[in-house]
Amino acid sequence: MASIKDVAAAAGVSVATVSRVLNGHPSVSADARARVMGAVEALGYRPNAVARSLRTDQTHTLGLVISDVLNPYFTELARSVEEEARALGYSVIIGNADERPELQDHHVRNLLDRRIDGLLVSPTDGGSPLMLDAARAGTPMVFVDRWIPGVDVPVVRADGQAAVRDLVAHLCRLGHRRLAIIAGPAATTTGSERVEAFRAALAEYGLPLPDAYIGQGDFQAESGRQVTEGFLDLPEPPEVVFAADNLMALGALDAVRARGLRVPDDIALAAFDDIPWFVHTDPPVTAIAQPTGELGRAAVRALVDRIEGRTPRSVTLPARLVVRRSCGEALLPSQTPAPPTQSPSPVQRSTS
Amino acid sequence: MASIKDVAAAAGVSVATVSRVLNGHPSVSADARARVMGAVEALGYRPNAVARSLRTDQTHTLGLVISDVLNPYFTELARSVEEEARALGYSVIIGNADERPELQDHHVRNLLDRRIDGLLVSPTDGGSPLMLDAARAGTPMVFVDRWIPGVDVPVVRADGQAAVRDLVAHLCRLGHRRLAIIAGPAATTTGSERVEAFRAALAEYGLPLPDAYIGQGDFQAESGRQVTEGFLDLPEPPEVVFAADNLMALGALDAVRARGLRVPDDIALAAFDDIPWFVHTDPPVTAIAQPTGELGRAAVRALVDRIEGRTPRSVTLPARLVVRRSCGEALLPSQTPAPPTQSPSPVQRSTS
DNA sequence: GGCAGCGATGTAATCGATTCCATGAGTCCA
DNA sequence: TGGACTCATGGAATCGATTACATCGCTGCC
Repeated sequence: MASIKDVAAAAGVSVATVSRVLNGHPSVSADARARVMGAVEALGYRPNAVARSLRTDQTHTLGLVISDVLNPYFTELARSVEEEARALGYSVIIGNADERPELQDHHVRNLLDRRIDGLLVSPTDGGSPLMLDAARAGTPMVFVDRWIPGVDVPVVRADGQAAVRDLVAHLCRLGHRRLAIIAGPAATTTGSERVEAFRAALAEYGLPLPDAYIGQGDFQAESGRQVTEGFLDLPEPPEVVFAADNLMALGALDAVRARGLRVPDDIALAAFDDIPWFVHTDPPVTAIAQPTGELGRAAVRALVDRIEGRTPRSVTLPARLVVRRSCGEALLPSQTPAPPTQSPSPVQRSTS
Repeated sequence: MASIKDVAAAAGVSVATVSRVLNGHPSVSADARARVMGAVEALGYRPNAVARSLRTDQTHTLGLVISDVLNPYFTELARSVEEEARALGYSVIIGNADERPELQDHHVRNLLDRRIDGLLVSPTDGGSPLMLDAARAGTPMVFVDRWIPGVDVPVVRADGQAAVRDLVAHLCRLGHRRLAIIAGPAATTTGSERVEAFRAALAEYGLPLPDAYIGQGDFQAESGRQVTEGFLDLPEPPEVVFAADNLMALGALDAVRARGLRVPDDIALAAFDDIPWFVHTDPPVTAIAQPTGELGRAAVRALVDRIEGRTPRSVTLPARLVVRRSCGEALLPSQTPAPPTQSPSPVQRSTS
């Protein structure tokens, strides 16, 4: 592959001049510029990004570590991240943690070794020392979707509290009283927050959330299946199962179907994270939709702000309830009931 | 960030010795080794992959350019690719082409600039000059899923011919006679091959494939919707729609539902590419399943063989029909009818 | 005892860029 | 005419590793 030296030789100038032409430095004669461009063209020269990065100490690359690529939510997030990054002149390297902390660390280490300019993470657990060290050492970092409390890193996420309250209102209106949840790992913020939001909303309606109705999942389909089977084996099974992500909802659907039961007649189902397939499942699934694309874009903007010396802002956007048929009689979205104590919260933006 | 010089200074040795310790070179004294390891630990030193790559001219990185991250098929492919690559000591950078040739070229150029060791591509079109040049220039390359004819690059893909024949047999047995297909872009091999396989299978059953029953899609959901609407507007609409990928099937489902029609009673539906959600759609969708994980792993092995100086082999694996309810009465998979002229083809492996 | 051979180590070149500094040519004005 | 200044350019240092080569001290054998 042709290097800058070959170009310099072909153009009859020094490598310094070639570099100046390539980087748009002003003081280069029109003649030299033309000869260099000609040589570049003739040789099909492309600058070696590795060498450039070594010298400038910048890679123009962002690392994105997500919890699970097979989850359409994260896939959509990754897509919007790449899109916004590209618009800002960065490329993105994705690491898939598969919800496994050691795999997450593997990718973080790999990305750090490659000297990426900044790191976007949706942490799989409550705090790998590696990540905390990196944050403390000054690696530009932004948490997206999930975060680790007590670390001074901007967070870009959706607030599902209002939407969960809307969901519970919807369920109550349909006459359901025994509501269960398939939770995510307690070590993740989304894992614990969604349970808390659910519990708080139930309390507003005077409903309990017994321990037996809190199933421990891991955000993967298989755990949704197992937890749901446990629910169905209970002497008094719940009337509704709320899955804290879309894959566990898929698992729940599997479990219900395997018993020959039907949704929503025998048991109702709702999920956190709306995805295109939920429109076409049997029945269409009522879900809480996050503004995924906007989340990804905001996270990139925050990270690039941090990298380029501006002050990054934490961003919280609201999620919203999308009512379909999986909890009972269909309601038009506009008929979504308002929660009893507060009106739906407006878009929230907070600065950290 | 600490560099090798800092480690050398802290350990009281030269950088050469540090490098030898780090690379497991045999002739280093136990004492020096211990002092270096101590310094590495104390400083939290990690070798700079950028500098290392510049010197050794290897990045231990594979580029993967896929057509669409939002398509679960490619997502699964990407996951298996990363997994196998990791097992072989490589990492993977994914570029998402979104079915747009210019975006594909952007990613190929970016990956080449980063001096990745090899490229795995599922081409969005029939031949970007950039990619052809790279192949000719000797960049290790392997095509996966889709390929470009006439280029000397190994291909790892699934052969759907037998499965398409099985599908047509299944449809005939159910009494369907007017079969239509939503094709992918003709510039892609999977786009044209699937139509040809379908046409050939229909011919075996003495059925025509009129032009009006060939809809031109682009592998995205929206095109599936539009093509299906066109089919439904026909004076004599087809009895079956076969979508050449899962996203166009989703769009077809949308179109059918929007008209208030039902699958399979009003119109039957089948798709190429099986995905977990097809089990839970209304109705469950009959699909042709590719051995996606195995495809990804085989592609990585071929590419790494090429990179490491061994001779890579092209691989073709069979796809298989998975019968569900979207075409009519449910059949058990074991009842899948055999095609009239040939028995189902065995696993095929060919060497290029 | 002397020399070959080997193990451990350091010096310095190298990869392909960017960029500081020096130099030389040309312009302008006193 | 000469000094100050600008502009275009090249030489060389630099980033952080790897590695060829040189060196030095030992051991062992003839």
